[in-house]
Amino acid sequence: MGTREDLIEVATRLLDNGGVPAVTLREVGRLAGVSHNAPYKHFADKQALLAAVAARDLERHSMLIQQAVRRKRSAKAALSEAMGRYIAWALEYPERFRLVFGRWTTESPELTAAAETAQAGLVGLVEAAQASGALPAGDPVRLASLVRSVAHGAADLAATGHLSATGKGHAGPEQLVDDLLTYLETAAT
Amino acid sequence: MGTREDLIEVATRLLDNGGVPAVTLREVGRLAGVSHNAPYKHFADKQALLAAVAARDLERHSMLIQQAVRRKRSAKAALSEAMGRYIAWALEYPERFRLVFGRWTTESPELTAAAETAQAGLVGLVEAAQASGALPAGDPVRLASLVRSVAHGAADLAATGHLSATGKGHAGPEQLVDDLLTYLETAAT
DNA sequence: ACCTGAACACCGTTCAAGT
DNA sequence: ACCTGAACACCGTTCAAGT
Repeated sequence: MGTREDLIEVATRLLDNGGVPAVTLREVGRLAGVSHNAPYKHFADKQALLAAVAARDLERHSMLIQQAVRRKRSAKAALSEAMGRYIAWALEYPERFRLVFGRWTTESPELTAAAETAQAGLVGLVEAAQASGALPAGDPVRLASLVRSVAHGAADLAATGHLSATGKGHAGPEQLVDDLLTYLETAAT
Repeated sequence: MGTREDLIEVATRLLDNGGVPAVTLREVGRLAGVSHNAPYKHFADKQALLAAVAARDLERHSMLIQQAVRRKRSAKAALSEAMGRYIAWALEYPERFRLVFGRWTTESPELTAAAETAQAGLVGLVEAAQASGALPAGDPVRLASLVRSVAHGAADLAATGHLSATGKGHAGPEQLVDDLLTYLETAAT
């Protein structure tokens, strides 16, 4: 129905194959059944369309993570599950992941808002885990940044093939996050 | 002298401002004082030129890290210094960093080789730190992946402005790495 | 071996015009 | 309000030709 939604959907599909260079406004218009510059009636420029794609994907995955977290009983399991979903996102849709956490020259309010909401949710999980004794005391924001950095770094390195070099020491991103959580739990006691 | 070296140098300069989209072969040729398609005599295509830029930067920073590490006395200080340089690289030249650790469709042997050398050096630092009691026992490759994931994730998030820059809980990438090393040290005893 | 100029197919963006 | 077609300046890549 909405041409605007169609454009975002088509752009996301093109992004998944081929990456950002494959998202040409002409191809987006063509696949959406409009002229090659109809997108300019809905988005200021290509960057704005990509920002809409990124914001939409970030919101969607934040919701998926929140839903999965609610099903968990322990705070530690919830935190592990949240990071696991974060990593799965990066591995399944690496181009979207790289886009969302890429370098934005033009600021997108909806993208910033979605990122802040996701960050706040993670801090809440960390606070709950601290209260249950699964994480050491200390500034929860700082601890949340540490946990997310491991998840983000491991996911990014894995998605770009810079982590999974073969050999006996090979550990997947989820394992590395769980390693961290285990070390933190021993440090908490 | 060498046109090939000039092309790499010019491309790096263009990359630092404007990112990958600003690296056009026509502008590279123009700034290097050759025709707009002379680069094709030295590189198969644009991707190959970018791979040469990335490999060169990775080798250079690996050397810088190794030099800095040799000046340190304790294994823990060396490891912290290495990760600090890694982070400084990401923050000072974010476009090069994103390029080096980006998604490569075409494989570049020299880039792969440089990455493996850097990884091996990090594992060596981790083993030394384990021997000195600063890090817990266990597979050094896996532990190195954990340390590098924090450094990589924190650096990438900071370079892209996604690491909660404001607020009391604000912690820089270096702090997060040191937080991890401290937790690991307590877990080692 | 290295470089040039013309050419082709493409792309982002703008503009005047249409309903 | 939304869309179209033509147009402009650009870009990656190829090719025939030059030294």
